[in-house]
Amino acid sequence: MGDPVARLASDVGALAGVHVELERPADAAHGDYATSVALRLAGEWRRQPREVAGEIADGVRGLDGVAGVEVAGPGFLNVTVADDWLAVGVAAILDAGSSFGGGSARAPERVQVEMVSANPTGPITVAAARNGAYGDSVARVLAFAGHTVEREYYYNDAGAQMERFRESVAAVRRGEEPPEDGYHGAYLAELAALDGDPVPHMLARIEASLERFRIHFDTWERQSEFEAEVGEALPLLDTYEADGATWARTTAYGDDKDRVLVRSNGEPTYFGADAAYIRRKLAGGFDRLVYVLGADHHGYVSRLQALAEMLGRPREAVEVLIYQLVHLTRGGEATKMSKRRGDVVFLDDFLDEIGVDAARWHLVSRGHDQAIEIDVDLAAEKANTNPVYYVQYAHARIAGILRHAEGADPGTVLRGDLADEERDLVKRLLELPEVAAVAAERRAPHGVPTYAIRVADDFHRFYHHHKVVGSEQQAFRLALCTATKVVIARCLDLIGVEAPERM
RNA sequence: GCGCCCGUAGCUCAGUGGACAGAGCGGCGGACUUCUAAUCCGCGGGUCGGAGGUUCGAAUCCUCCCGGGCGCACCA
Repeated sequence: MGDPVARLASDVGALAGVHVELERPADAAHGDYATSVALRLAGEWRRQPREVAGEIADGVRGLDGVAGVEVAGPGFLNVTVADDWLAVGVAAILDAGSSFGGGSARAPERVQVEMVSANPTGPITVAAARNGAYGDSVARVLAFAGHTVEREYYYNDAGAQMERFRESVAAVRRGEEPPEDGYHGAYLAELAALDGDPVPHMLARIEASLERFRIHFDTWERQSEFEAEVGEALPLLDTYEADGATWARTTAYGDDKDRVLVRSNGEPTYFGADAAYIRRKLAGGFDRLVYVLGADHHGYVSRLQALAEMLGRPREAVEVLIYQLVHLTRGGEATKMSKRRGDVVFLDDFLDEIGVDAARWHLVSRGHDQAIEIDVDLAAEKANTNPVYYVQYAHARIAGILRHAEGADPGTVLRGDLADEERDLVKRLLELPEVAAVAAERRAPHGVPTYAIRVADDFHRFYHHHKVVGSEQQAFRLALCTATKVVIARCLDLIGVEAPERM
């Protein structure tokens, strides 16, 4: 088993007879790991918590690698592990290498993550970039947990908005101003200079921006293709005719009103295309369809899940991840964004300003339920104090140490006691499996950068206090550095940030 | 009116039942004959929006209230 902490927890759990989770106490006086299992068990067993804790403690004392056990406070069980146990933990990280902390999924699924999916009427904006930064990190975290993940971009290539877009480009080509309700902005002139339908050109540009942002899509799907399949999907759904239109009875599946699939003029609605789209995705063998949508789309959740149910799947087969919106300010003043007016901040400009690493870190390091505010004027300035550099610097420092060691062998046999800074760092590294598992289960990748800061913090402190190359503990410290490098590189990869060898 | 999300340090935010609530930034003061000072150490700073409730224990769960964001189309 590649997770020493999980193994210890399960050993303690076997003694207690229930599932046990170990946490790391904030106060060093409370040992290396602690559990409140006795407090929870006391009521069930109808006995005093401390008595229950004492009984479990007797068993824990005999476990391999446990150096001490204490019953504290109302009935906490505080466990101190031996230095050797920690050394074995470092060995476990080195053995697992880049797979350390992965594979937490109990039942691996085939998952499709559909994200960004902005209509190709203009370049990718910073607002859409949050969708991508979040969605791509969710995809990475799911893949690391053991799921098979595909990323898809679904775009509208027909309909009123797209016609307005095409007309705007056509107007510029004729040397006229785009229509009042059309699209404006410098990028229109660039598209007008190219031949043919501007939509494929716009898409190519969008793809290039997203690749630069380190998001790669496996598939690109067009809405018009599914509009043609609505007729095939209708018989599979719960529908009825009213006012000349075809409706889906979504209220029978948890929605607050029924939805039109085919308009009275015979044209399918956007929702109608969605139905055909979901049908094909589910038929294509996906166990789970993840949609990454902004908070302004939260009303869609129940209707999309209603479609899943009509198609004979559990509603959880369609999982909609809602993230709160990005608010842009300029010198403290809110700026309303509208692609049509051309009053937006494009991802490429943002990346020119602060770089891909700082941008990804900034957009994914807050909880997705939290609205983000970005002051465009301060963004570049703030980029210098972005914690991403703190974490990357730790990685580069380790690379420097390893270069300096010139290939000396690492080892996990100890020559003396571990220092506090070494113990703290090892325990921190051993948290990765839990951090990665939680990020995947909750679809909450922001826990990863938070954890990465802690790792860098513990490493920088260790570095400051202890010499690696030439020390008594050189072999172990080289192993510890290598393990730390593996963990930091993994964290950064999970959020699409590079791990530099030098800075 | 109905629905979803959010109110934690001066600012930006972690913390989805456990031991005195944390980090980064900003402020003040220290540390480079050294494997990278993009670092480290110290100081200051909080009625966890408010009121009830559940619990041995609540920032965390429930109810109500206040404040903010978003949404309620035969638009996409």
